[in-house]
Amino acid sequence: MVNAMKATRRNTWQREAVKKGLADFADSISAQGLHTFLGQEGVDMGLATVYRSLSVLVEEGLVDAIQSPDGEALYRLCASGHHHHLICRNCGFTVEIEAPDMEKWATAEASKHGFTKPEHHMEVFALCANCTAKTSAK
Amino acid sequence: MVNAMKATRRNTWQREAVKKGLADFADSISAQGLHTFLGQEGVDMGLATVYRSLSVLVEEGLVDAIQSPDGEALYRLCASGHHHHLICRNCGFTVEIEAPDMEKWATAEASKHGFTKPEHHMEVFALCANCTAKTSAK
DNA sequence: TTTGGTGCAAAACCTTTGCATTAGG
DNA sequence: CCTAATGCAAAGGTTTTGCACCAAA
Repeated sequence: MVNAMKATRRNTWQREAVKKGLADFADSISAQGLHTFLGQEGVDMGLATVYRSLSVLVEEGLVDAIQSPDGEALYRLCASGHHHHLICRNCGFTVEIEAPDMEKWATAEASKHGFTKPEHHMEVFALCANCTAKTSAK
Repeated sequence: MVNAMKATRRNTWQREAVKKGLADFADSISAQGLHTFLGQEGVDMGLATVYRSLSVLVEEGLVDAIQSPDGEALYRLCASGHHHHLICRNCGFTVEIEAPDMEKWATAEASKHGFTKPEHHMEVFALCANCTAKTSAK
């Protein structure tokens, strides 16, 4: 038996704070961003702990992590329905969009290649109307 | 007139080496990995130049960049058409998959919200057949 | 009491940048 | 010539880690 006894996970207010922070933010946010956000809400905890809590939450399947194009990890509670984001690559303005067939498609593609437990992370980066106007006037 | 004359792009053996390296490797590889790989093939060039060359190639649309789950950027020659990746989250085994409607969908969704120049980054992470077997036997 | 968790700061990592030098056109 | 591109090393930004102390069970 390789399985040594699994260490018991303790509940700390810090980990709760991270969960609550994510819930309050209700959108993808970076670890550092979340740390700052919590600070503004009066929750004072170490940055390392935010990282560690997020790892735990991801491991437990309560939080979803994606990589932004510039290499930061973004986290968000992966509870409510799976939606995707349309993000302005210039000003950051974000809109939620739906991809009804994506789920089915990902699952189909995955099993076609013998993969199981598919999970898709997708973001559409574009220029919002505002920034399109500004930018085209280059 | 903001538009100064566009600087001419010069051809250097370094940039060619990067292209050839990617072709030889024929799979996603990180910038650092590519630098090492080139070194082993006797091509000696600066790491910074590898990064710079990759940026240029991505900008020119010859190379595709994706973000690995652990925060590195992975590059590969983007042969023809826009494809996506199905990546085993355990062993890293990757398969190319196609999403014929994705392009249309992203564009439609974007313009529906007034966004322009959409670019979608999407990855499907799952467990390959091999790792599914191993993991389920936990 | 036991031993996960935390905070802090240092370290590890990938990537970008400043600057003098080289070399493409 | 002119100046883009390179190489090197230093700097930047995110994430991880070592260690002493604290607190959940």
